[in-house]
Amino acid sequence: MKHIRILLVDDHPVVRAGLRAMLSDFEGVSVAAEAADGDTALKELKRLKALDEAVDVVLMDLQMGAGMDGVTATTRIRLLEEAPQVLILTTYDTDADILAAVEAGACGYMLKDAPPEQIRQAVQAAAAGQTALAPKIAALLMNRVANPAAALTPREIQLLELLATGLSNRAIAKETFISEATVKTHLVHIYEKLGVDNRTAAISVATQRRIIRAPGQ
Amino acid sequence: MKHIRILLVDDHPVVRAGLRAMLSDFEGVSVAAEAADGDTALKELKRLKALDEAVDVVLMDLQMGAGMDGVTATTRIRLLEEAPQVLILTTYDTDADILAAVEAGACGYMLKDAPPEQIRQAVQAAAAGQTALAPKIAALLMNRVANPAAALTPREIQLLELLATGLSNRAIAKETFISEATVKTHLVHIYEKLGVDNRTAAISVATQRRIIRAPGQ
DNA sequence: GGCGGGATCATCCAAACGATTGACCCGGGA
DNA sequence: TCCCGGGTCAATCGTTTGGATGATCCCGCC
Repeated sequence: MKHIRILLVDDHPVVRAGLRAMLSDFEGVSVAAEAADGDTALKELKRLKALDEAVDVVLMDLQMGAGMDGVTATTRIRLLEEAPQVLILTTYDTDADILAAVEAGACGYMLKDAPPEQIRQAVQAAAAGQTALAPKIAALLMNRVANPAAALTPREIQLLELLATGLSNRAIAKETFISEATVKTHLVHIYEKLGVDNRTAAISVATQRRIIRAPGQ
Repeated sequence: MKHIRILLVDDHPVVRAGLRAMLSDFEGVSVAAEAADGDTALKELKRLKALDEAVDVVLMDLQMGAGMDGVTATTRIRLLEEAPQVLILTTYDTDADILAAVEAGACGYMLKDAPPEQIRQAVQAAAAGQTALAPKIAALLMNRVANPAAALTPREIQLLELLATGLSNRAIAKETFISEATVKTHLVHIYEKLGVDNRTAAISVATQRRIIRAPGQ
């Protein structure tokens, strides 16, 4: 079996050290380089390629403190010539994260609480160009496909975002140039789709499902 | 200098491996054991003590997937005979987390994105019984002392957190075993301190100022 | 051409919320 | 000792929100 060369991308030194230690225990795998953010990751990929030591798999965290975020980085990486596979390894298991990652061209999605053995398998699957999903993630995707009712319209998402900033119905109405009555109608639909019955709960669920960004972020 | 014995508590195998690798590079420090949750941590502490290999410092994550959470675990640990120092090492840097950890008896609070050297220093400070705060955290606390007007009480932060989960006043009252009237009183104070006039705005501002974590996170 | 879904608006009513005022208890510091 | 701040509770009142119902318009699709 071909030797697998890996690039680690995570903003936490601790996590990088952990992955390096973990991966070094596996046969046929080596960590070629590390990066703390997306920009550095791209530079490293180019540098290694120039040295004829191209990377096979990128292990990517989605949540990056500063610099380019994981989804953007994944997109950019997959646009490269002879792009390496990108395997997402993150803490969060929300729908929006996963969908965004898949859209960006990731070939797998694992959670950081996975046991080493699962991570090893995922890396090897990724290197072979196969998809690698954590069991939790697979279940979540199934559930989503089975229940598309929860899809909010763009307009509803827009109002939800304004809602999360703390605006009243009246203020939202002014902001969007519609009547307060219409705002209420939209809110009712939003509540139904999210399975809640008030605005704060809507914000909580929507944030959790990554339908909107966290308030004030 | 005395040799420092450490217990790692984190639900992510990756993070534990990282800390182990990182700490093994330091002189005078060794990882005595690991635990994935609070229960296991307590058992390990007792086991090691029985072997006369008592732990000096517990490195504790606050966010534990299952089992006893970090704050509870910290409380329990600090209640032990000849309790080890507890150093919090987590991803979150919000007031609520920090206050809870300090109340629980933690002697320090570090963030996972800290460079290895900082973690080393923190561990040694902790072992010496000194407090160890990440620069970010220290800044946050300074800001808090400098501007006490905006300082919410622990109780207020607690209600704010419940608020952010989408609970009604009545539900919050039940949850905290106080009357709805008192909940309202607290909310009025919270609104004054945050400079807002409704609950969603309070959540937005509180999230922005890192007084609470983003809803549903 | 009809049908459905999204967006718009309106009215009515009950419940929840926010503002105000006033009060009590307790613990710690001046 | 007294005072103050935090936490607790209550009553009132106006405003906001949420639920229910119904209606119009427009666009894409069968």
